[in-house]
Amino acid sequence: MSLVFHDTYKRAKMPFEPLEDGKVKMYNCGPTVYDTAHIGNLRAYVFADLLRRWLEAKGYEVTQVQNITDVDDKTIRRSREEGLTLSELTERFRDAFFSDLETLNILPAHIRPAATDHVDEMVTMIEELLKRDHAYRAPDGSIYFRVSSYSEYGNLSGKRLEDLRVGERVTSDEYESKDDVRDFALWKAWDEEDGSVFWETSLGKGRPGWHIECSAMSMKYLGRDFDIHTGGVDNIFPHHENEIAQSRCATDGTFARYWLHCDYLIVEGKKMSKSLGNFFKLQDLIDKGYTPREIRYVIMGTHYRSRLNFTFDGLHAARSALGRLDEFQASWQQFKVGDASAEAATAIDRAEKQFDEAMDDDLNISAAIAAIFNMVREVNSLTSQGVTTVGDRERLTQLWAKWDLALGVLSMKESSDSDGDDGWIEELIEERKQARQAKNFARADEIRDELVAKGILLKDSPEGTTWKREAN
RNA sequence: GGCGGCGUGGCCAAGUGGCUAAGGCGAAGGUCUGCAAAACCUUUAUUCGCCGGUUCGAAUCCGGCCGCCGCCUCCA
Repeated sequence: MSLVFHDTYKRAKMPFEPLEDGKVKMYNCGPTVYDTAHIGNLRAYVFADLLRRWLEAKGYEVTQVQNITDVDDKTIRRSREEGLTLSELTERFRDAFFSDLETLNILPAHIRPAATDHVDEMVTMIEELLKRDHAYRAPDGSIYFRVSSYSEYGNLSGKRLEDLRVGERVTSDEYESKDDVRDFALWKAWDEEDGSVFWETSLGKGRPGWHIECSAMSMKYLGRDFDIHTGGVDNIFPHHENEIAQSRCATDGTFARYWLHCDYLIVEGKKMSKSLGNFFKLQDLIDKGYTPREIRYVIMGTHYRSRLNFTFDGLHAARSALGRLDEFQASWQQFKVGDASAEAATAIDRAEKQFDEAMDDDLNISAAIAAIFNMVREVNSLTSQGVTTVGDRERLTQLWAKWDLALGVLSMKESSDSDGDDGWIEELIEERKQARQAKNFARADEIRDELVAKGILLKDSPEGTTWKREAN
C-alpha cells in the first residue's frame, strides 16, 4: 500500500516519493493579513494540517513552512484607512490568525516567515531573473517577469498563453508600461498610494510583487527543490503558475514537486457572502454555540478536493457523531478483566487497515472516518455481548491515540462550554435523586423538565446521573 | 469565447467496470428505564440528473441533452 496524492500539475494521482528518504518538505501558501480569516480561508489550513499530520503518522519527518503575506495592495490600503502603520495592522491580524489556528487544533508550521522579513532574498532573486533576461524594467521603474520567456507557462493551470484573454478587469492604465499584459510584477516601484511603505534596494525604491515572496521564502527554507506546495484552488492561477515560472527561470530547478490544492467552501449551498448573511468567521460560529471541535470536524469531513458545503445541519450532525465517538471511548471503562479477544482484535485490525488505506489514497477522509464508525459499531456490539476485555481496551487506546494524532479531533477539547457557574445544575440533580429515591416521580420529572427547558440533558445510569448541554 | 469541475437515499457524503452502492446525521422499530432521556442494537437507495451506446457486466467508459458551479491577473 502506498501513499498517493493528486498532483494538480500532472492532473492525476501520483505515488508520493519525497526527495529525501523519510523527510518531507512542504510549503503552504499562507494568508494575507489584512482582516480576520473567515471559515473559507481556514479550510486551507485545516487541510494543510491534516496533510502534515498524516505524513507524520506515516513516519515522515516533516518540515512545514507557512508564510504570512504582510505587504500588498490590501494591507497597505487597509492600514491607511485605519490610520495604522503597516506592521501595526498586519501584526494584529497575524496574531488573530495564529489564534484561530490554535483554536482549531491546527499544529503551528515549523517556520512561519513574513514577507517583509525576506525582501533581501526577493531582491536577490529578481536580480537573477534580470540577469537571465527573464525580467525587465518598465518605464515606470517596476520590474516584470517576461511570461513569453518561459515556454512552459500555463502548464499548471492548463491555460495556453494564446488563450489568456485580456479581460475588462485589466485596465489599460495600470498595465500600459508592461510589454505584454500577461507579464506580472516582481517589483513595484513606489508610488503615492504606498505612502510610507517602501524599501530602498538595489532595484530602487519600492516593494515586492506578490508572487515573488513565496518563491523566495519556500526555497530559502526548503531548498531549491522541495516536495509539496499547497494552497486553495484560486491560487492555481495566477499565483502558483507565476511562482513556478519565476522559480524555475531563476534557478533551473524543479521547484515544488507535488502541487495540492483544496477547493472552496460554500455555506448552505451558496457562495459565502456578506449580503446573503452566510459569511462566517470562526468566532461567529463559536458565538452561536458551536465548538471549535465541531467546526473542525465539519471542515475536515469533506474530501479536500471537493467543494465543502458548510451547513448548520452539518454542525449538528458533527455534534451527534462526536458524541457517539466520545461515548464509545467512555464505554471502554466497562470492559471486563481478561486478555484481548479474537473477535475484537479482528474488528480493530480491519479498521486500522481500512483507515490507513483510505488516508493513503489522497487523504480519503470519508472512507477513513467510515472505518472508525464501522469499528465502533462492531466493538459496541461485542461489548453488549460481554465479549470485550481490558486487553481489547489496551489495543483500542493505542489505535485511538494514533487516529487522534492523525485527525486532531478525537480528543480535542470542547471549549466555550461551561463558562459560568454550573453549581445550580448539580443541586437540582441532587434534589431529583432524593425525590426518585422517595419514589416522588412527579417532582423528579418536574426537575428534569425544568432542566430540559434550559437545554440541559440528563443521563441516568447505575453510576449516577450526568448531564450535558443540548445542541442549540 | 477558452479551460475545468459537479449532479449518489430526507440532509451531508464515499465509491469511478463485477462480491450485498461505505459512513455520518435524521427517521422508524427494539433493548434498557418508574416513565423518559441518553446509550446501544436493527431497519432505512433493485438504485446512482435524463436519453442512447460500448460491454458477458456500468453509478463507474463513450456520445447527446438538462441542471448547477469554478477559473481566465493578485481571491484560501
